[in-house]
Amino acid sequence: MIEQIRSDLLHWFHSYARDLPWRRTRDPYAIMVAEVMLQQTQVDRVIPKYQAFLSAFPTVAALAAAPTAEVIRLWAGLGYNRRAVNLQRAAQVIMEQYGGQVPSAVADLRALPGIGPYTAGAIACFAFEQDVAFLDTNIRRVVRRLCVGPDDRSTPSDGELLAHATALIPPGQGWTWNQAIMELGALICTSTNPACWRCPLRSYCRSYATAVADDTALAATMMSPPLKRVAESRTAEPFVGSRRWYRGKIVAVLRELPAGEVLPLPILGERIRADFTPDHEPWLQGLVADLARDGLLVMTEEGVRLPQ
DNA sequence: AATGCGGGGGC
DNA sequence: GCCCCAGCATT
Repeated sequence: MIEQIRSDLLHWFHSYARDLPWRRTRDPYAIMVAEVMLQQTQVDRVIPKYQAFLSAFPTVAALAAAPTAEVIRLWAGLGYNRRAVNLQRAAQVIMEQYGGQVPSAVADLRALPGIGPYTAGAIACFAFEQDVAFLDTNIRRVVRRLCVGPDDRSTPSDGELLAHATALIPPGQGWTWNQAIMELGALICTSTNPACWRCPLRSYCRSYATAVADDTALAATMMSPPLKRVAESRTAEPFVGSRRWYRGKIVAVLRELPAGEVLPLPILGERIRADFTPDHEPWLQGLVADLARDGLLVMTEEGVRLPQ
């Protein structure tokens, strides 16, 4: 059974895999850059940024030595700007502690800033071809549906899912297997409206079997979407005007400045909101202080700028 | 366990 | 308008 699952998914992958730039390299640095960019950011949006970033900072040494302002500029459009700062800090740690060579041990990778359990496993597997299991949103969903059951009937722990994911890996083929299972989650076993009708694993899938047995609206969507929306109506926080939104605006404004230029706080205030008044200055101070704590800007006597 | 953190695209 | 996305760090 497990041999069939492995064989069928690997065959499917060889036929349908997308040609993604980070699948063409084993350069650990390039893989690390890709995996950090891909944290909570879609493949299509990462691809052009990935190329540009590697052109600007081709090696660990180049990234470690670059002005942080440049790194933050190259991160534009990816979101979660702290990732850019942490990635550069990771490069600096790699220079200092590992002679510029990205470490291959999961535990060493995990200790780098901005590298969590997913990214550490992904680098170990995709750069160093280790047979290690890890969970991203795709693998988590595929393994849950395949090995546990429908989305809305149980909530397995990551530990349980990781055990399944580990058992599935064909020995010696961790790289291809993990790429394949992620690809299945991205292209077929999607969060909503999975395309079970063209899934290579449907005959092994517990979730699919349950859906067939229950005769749920299989013809339409092949699987019902998760039901958890009902529980909470979510934060309902409108993004525009939120704290996150203004943080993004501030970094965007500073990115456009010539290198080294400092922006006085009142000017910054006017540029991020048209209705800015002196009454808003404490609010702006708070945002700026938090961004400084995150390493995304520097406060000086005259105002703020990107870190150099 | 819960929050904060960007921003674009899909429906 | 809400959900989703190759998560991580902090509390």
